[in-house]
Amino acid sequence: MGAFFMSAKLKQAFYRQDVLTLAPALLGKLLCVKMTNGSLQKYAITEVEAYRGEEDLACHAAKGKTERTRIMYAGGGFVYVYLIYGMHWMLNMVSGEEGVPQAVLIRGVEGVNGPGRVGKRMQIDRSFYGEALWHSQRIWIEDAPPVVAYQTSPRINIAYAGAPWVHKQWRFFI
DNA sequence: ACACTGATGAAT
DNA sequence: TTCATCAGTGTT
Repeated sequence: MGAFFMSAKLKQAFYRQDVLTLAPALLGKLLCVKMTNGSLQKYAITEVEAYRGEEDLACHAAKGKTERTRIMYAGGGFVYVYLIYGMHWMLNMVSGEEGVPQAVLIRGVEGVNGPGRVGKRMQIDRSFYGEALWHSQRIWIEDAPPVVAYQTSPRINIAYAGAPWVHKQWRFFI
């Protein structure tokens, strides 16, 4: 076996890291989704945001465990999707240990900026809710060398959360 | 600056 | 069962 990088599906244990560790670790990794026509899309992740626990007032789980947020409590490795503004499907990866609601929002991939556009490009819809990333046949993430040079900023459009959450540098991008 | 769009959770 | 709100995008 040579020294070249073997493409491999990320395992459940990888997603079980704390969201503040996992979010930047997902930069550069390959988001892979099977299209309805059978083709496979692979895009490097370029922009993410971390949503961390019930105490984080910007996180949907701040309202507790509901039918919508229940998957965030299931432990890292599941897909969390939701429809926003009646139009755009947001793609998230659940992170952390079971019982601790956390998720990483995929805000951008190579050549596709904006979480709504990512959802559209990847044909994300309600049916992806709860998909297990480590063994799904239609959505997963493949490993790639870590990105060491990335930037951070406050999260986008969460002013309603107020301090200190609105100031957290929990947006990570290349 | 604003229309679009509908699921969601809180208030009635 | 009504109501305000929303982790956004495209057009004016």
